[in-house]
Amino acid sequence: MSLMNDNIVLAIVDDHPIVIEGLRTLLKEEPQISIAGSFTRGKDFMDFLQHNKVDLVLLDIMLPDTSGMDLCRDIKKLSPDTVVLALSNHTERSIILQILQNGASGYLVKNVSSTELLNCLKEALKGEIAFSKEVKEIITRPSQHEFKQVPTLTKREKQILQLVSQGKTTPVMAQELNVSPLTIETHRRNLLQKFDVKNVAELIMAAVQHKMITGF
Amino acid sequence: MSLMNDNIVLAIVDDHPIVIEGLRTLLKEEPQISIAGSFTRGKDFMDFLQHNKVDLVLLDIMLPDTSGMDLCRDIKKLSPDTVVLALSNHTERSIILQILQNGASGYLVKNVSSTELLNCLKEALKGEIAFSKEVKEIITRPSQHEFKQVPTLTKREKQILQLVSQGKTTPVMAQELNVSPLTIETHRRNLLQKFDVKNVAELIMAAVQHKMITGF
DNA sequence: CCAAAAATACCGGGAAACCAGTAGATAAAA
DNA sequence: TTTTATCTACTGGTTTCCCGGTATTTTTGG
Repeated sequence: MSLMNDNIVLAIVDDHPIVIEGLRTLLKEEPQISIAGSFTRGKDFMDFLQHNKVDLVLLDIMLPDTSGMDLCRDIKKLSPDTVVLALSNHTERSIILQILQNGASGYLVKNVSSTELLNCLKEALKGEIAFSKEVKEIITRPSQHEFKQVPTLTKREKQILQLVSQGKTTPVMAQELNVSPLTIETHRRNLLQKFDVKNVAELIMAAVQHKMITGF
Repeated sequence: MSLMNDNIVLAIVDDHPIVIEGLRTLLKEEPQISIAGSFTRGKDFMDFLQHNKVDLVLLDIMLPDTSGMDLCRDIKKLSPDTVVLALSNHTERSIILQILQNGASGYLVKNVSSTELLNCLKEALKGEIAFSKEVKEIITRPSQHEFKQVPTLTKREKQILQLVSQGKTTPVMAQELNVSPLTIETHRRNLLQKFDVKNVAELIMAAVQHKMITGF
């Protein structure tokens, strides 16, 4: 886990060049941290990670290409010892828990102060879970409907969900995806089951609430 | 307007220290630009502006204390010659137009590259309207659902919509409201018609997008 | 008061969604 | 390699949704 290493290799994945620049500047002050690279696309980082050792990643969970959630999982799969710190502006409890579920070691909202950022980095490297102040409050204040955790969907299911939200009917989807309508029906059934709902109306609502469909 | 001035006084208003740091670093390279200050709260900047001349403000329109919209208007009222460049992650057309309405000279999404940022700064100082690449596309391509205005629903229809979003079926709603299921069907039909959609999935999505059902 | 809007209700019919159970093929993980 | 997860596909059936009309009663607003 490179706990006691005095030299920590860090990477930044964020599609905002300004944020990257800011992080670089702030972290440059810390001699024990060396920045291996910064990436605006998830795929680029994964390529990098294939050939390089990275101790800690600052990961924006809202990226253009991949979902940050999936990327986080991919990172931990490829390199389990790499500590992932999620960086985002979202303050929904479900999102925070979801990213933790996917292997992140902490969650920072982007309005952290520089000192807060460094503290969290240190905590995360010690193996602890690190939250910025605001996030801690969100975590400790649970809300009603968040008891049932966010269901994990397969690739195909996500795809079907998206199409359903676009008003596509089963036969239409079957044609588009070149599979039997009966197959689509099965996926639909599984979606309803996983979300614990009875029909599309509830399904869409649940998906929207968990931000699993964008809407735009 | 300080068009031809070789020394441009710039200020940054953003509640993300990281972003501020990034902007500072990027702009430090430009000798003709001097950064008068950076502020995480709108009020602080207004106090500063009272006693100092500022040529250009980079303004995050999502601030904790004031709405960026209001702040922009306040800035232009107090110091009409100060050029305001909005900085945000929102990509909704309506938001962009709104901030321009309030006196901003341009709009940048935060994922601008450093060169793009500098170009926009220069354009804005020349008195032009400056947009980052992504924003230009949004402006020129008005999106579908913004054409058709938000449908006006009757009391009953709102009620039905709410119930539908809760997964209630026609017979269930009929019982709850003590009317014939056929009546409910008619209301449903009218809802689909008003929203110009084919089925519940689309209906819910449209309603969510127009914020006509809360979700929570 | 009277016209417009809204809420109510009906018919018939076709399409789609939902339910319960089963199961082969393949791909990924242990 | 064996297990597990995922994607695929089927049978057979019930329920609900969606579409095309039409039409009466209340409510509401000018």
